[in-house]
Amino acid sequence: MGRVQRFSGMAVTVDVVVLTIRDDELQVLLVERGVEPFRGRLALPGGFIRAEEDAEPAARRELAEETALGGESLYLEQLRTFAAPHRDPRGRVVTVAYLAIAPDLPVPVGGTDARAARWQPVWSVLSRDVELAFDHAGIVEHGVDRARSKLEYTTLATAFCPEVFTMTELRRVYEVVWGVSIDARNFHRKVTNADDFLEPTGERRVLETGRPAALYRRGPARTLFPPMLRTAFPPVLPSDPDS
Amino acid sequence: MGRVQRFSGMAVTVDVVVLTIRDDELQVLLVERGVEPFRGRLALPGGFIRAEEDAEPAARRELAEETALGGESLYLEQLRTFAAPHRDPRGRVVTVAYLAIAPDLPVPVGGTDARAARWQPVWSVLSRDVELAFDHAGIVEHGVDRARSKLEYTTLATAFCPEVFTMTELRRVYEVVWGVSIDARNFHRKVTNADDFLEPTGERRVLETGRPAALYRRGPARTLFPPMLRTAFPPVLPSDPDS
DNA sequence: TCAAAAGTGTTTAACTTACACCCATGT
DNA sequence: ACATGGGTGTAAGTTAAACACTTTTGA
Repeated sequence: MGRVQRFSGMAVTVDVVVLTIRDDELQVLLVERGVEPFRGRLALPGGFIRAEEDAEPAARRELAEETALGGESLYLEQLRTFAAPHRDPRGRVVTVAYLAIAPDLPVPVGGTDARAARWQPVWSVLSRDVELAFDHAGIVEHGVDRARSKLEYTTLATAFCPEVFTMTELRRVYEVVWGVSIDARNFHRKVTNADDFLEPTGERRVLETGRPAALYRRGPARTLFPPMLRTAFPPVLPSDPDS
Repeated sequence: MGRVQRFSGMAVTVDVVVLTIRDDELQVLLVERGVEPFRGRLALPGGFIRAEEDAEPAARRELAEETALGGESLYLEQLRTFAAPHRDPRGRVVTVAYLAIAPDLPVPVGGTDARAARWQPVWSVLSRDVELAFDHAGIVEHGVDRARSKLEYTTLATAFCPEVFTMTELRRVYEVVWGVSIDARNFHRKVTNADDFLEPTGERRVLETGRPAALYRRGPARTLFPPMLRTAFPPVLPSDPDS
């Protein structure tokens, strides 16, 4: 019984689509490549899986190394594997893509590694205004699609929020990720009625103006029932400053 | 710039969870392993991805080779990648798992290959009454979960049906996969109201008894709106013959 | 004429939507 | 006082569940 590698030795990497909401926009975390191929081009954080390492720990390790983003609190799920034969010019590289969701961070994430990590609005990637290395633009598309559809049936939206958050912050997640406008009053009722979605902390947050907002924490539920269907909300049209 | 393989040469395989409904049970297609390790044990159909081959074509090829199941009509989607370091005793093998859905076939599928392919009720695998090779039991669990949840929001149910089918056949898919009982009359209205889910063929099928049933074909819709929520249906309790 | 399966209509309850209205804070 | 955002109440419209009832076949 010989070693397995003689059948089909391939390099296996992980790549992570980290999404967050910054400046009322859905943004993705990218790193500038320091080596060929695609040196200087933006790419998803990621790298090779080690010999004794499972894929998810590899994704967390690469994220921590390249972007100083981490902790068990970071939401991470497997997205899809990309295995097209020539997706990497160096040879046969199969990548296991992950989706991570992070709250808006107080400071811009900086890599401990030499490479600079930066947030980029997803529209600039999806429109191909910003060209990514390899097939990473397609991977970002998959990640955004996944996040958009998971908001409907799961409690994923809370992963975009810090540990405690207001109803409005949660609502903005849906509005920004879907590009829709949602009635704040009905939204409030809907999510407070959904079992175990949110836990009231009892605290309130006082803003510059207006009534203080109650603060909530994620509840134990992972699925959202009843679901929040996208189809129920009107899309926000891009505003025309000349009209 | 050296060859990529020196970073992390791993074997990459595909494994396919093929589900169908036979004898009013959800069943999975398994093959008996002809070689070590796990010789004689049941396993998912699958095998190594070739050097110039993408993952999905590899899944279709292995399925055709081992189970004589194929055609572009077969529903196939990527499920998840399993990459635990010691999931295969031969060494480092990463597998990309696929989910396929097949209609109940007129004849039992036989492999053109020497290995015998057979259908096995999924409960026997999920309960571990039947022990599979490698981590394949866990992969089957993932496949069944995926199929169950996709019935809710997509038109996947039609993939379990032949090209033309009756309303009752479609309803049985939901009942068997979810283990619930569904009111035939409300189901009929619900699916006929959903846009592009079904196309009436105009034909009718006469059974042994009862009114002839209208025949339908899959419509172009891939998502189901409004969704068919599992929570709306009462579970079927296992019947007790002594009561 | 009966049994069995297909399909329609109707009642009632639940939920959603839109929006009037009240609340609590800073200025 | 008033502007601003937070939150509740409610009426109208929509959808879905339960089930009575009709249709169409074979025996």
